[in-house]
Amino acid sequence: MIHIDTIISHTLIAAISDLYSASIEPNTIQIQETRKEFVGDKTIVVFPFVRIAKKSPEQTATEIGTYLQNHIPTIESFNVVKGFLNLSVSADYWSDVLFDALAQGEEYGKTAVTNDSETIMVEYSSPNTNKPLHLGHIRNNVLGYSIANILEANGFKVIKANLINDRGIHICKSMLAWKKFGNGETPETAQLKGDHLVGKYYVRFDKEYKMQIQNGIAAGETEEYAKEHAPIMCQARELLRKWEAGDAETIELWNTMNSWVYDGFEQTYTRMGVSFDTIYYESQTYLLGKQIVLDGLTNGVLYAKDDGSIWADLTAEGLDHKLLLRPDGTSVYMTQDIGTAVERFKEFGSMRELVYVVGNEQNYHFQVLQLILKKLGYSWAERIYHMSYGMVELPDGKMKSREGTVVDADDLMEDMNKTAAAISTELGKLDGLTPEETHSIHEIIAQGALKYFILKVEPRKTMLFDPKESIDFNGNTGPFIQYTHARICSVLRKAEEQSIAIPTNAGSYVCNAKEQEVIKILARYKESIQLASKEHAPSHIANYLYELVKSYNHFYHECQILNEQDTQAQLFRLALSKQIATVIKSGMQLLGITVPERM
RNA sequence: GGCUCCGUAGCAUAAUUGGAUAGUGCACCUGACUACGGAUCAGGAGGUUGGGGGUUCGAAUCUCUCCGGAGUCACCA
Repeated sequence: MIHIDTIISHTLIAAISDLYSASIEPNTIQIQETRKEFVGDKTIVVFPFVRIAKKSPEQTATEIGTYLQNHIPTIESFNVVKGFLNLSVSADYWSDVLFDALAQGEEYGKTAVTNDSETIMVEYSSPNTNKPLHLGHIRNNVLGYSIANILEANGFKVIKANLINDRGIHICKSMLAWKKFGNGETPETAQLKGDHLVGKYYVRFDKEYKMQIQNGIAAGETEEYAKEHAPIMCQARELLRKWEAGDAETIELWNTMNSWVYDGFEQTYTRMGVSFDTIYYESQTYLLGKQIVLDGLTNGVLYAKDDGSIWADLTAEGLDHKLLLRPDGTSVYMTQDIGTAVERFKEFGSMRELVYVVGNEQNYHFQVLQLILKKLGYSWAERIYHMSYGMVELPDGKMKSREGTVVDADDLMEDMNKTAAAISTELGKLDGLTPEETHSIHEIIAQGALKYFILKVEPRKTMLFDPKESIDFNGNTGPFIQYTHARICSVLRKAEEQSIAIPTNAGSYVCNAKEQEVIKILARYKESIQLASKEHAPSHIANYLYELVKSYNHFYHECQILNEQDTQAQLFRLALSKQIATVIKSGMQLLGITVPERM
């Protein structure tokens, strides 16, 4: 069916033409939802047209309103407040919206992916392999997974990629500490998840390192010297050199410890419900980009210093000089990122976008990356997008791994589960289910609370996480939305028991104001997906769902469904309830959140 | 110091991208259940949108300038 906004928009252009003999650009038309305190459904802002009409805003609005009412059957009436033209749409239109949506089911609001769809790669998660995941990674994973779903719902082919940083000095630190202090410990013997075990030795390294620095300073060294020459740090560097030289024993240990970490990550990812289509390893990509840089030097885009190092001069763009190859010819992180970006666009030629879900501490890095790619002449440089998100802070400040103030991802998920179980048990709604079913529902609620809490905030913003108070189960929360879904399911189950079939049209029923309110929000689902997609912000979906659910709950409280004596009304409300449940499920799925049928 | 981002009620957040009297949740008061599921609903109180100037019919939104916070300016990733 044709969207009412489209009809209004077209008719408005005709109106301006007929009334004032002028043509207007479609983008000057502003159609918005009429605010609650005024009568009407749709509002046109007429200020942009008063100059054309050469009349007062009120008079212009009245003339346009009259025209629209005469030309659009579904517009029943209008009123004018200052420069705002409020249009009232007929109940039939809203009924049509509902049943049109119902017919589309779970596809409602989404744009189908076809063979012709453009491809977008979303890189997210990208962990280091020297320590377990924490709350900051949860924000990354949840955002990345969600935006991938949202882009897909908006009609793009999406490739979810994970670039695992499996090499470098950090993993050598863990390896070295394990060799020195580990006594052959394994995840099995230690009864510890692999990533936590490796993390334990990373911490152990740091402890030893700090001690050696103190010793050095006590022996009269400067702090800088002590840091640089601490024996354990020198050994770690030596281990990295061995790794780069392909030393068999080192490689073997590296493989072993990384595999422990992957087992651990796998469990965490599974519990979080995130997944990837492709996994890259830095050990296989870190040499990429070198040739491109050398070519850039030949072309004169880059320059070399006397010591042989190669640089990009970005001062003309207001930035700094950036090193791309060290004097010894080895790469830095930026070099590799240039190389992988080039590879990816080579592999998926017509990619519309390459999205990097990475924290805002790397804003500068991505700015530089894009600029260098542009200078190197890659036309697609414009299409890399840094989906930058803010840090997660705790009530007493930033999370610092060294100070032990990080919130561990596995611990947090377990805590959330316990909280959900405690609340659920108290309410006793799950009595009669098997322990497995009960546990599964607790987990759904726990995950829903955590993910929604993170996703409802705009990604760019720094967010505060209060372990004690922040994760609510009331108000604007995941469980609140899940609850509404479960409640509707309960009603639908009862309807089915009574053999009441969901209708496919409204019959002669004219829907009331409460029902229309809900349908109006239902009608905005698609634009909510589009906005979230365009702005790379799942928060729009979260806030949309909250609004939808609030409105439905209001309706639910005001109107009887199964107990309604008027059969027409009963059927209509069942259809409405069913579609709202569908959109809740569909929208939550975009956030990576599952919804239970009871809770 | 340079660049980037943020600042909305005690706390946490929204505002259809320049539109109407800035919404909402927690917490705090007051109401609604022998229940189509109360993890709900209705009402109350709480704001100079960090301060000040500018742009215009109209600014939380754009601009300038201060103030406060974060990040970054590595031959780390």
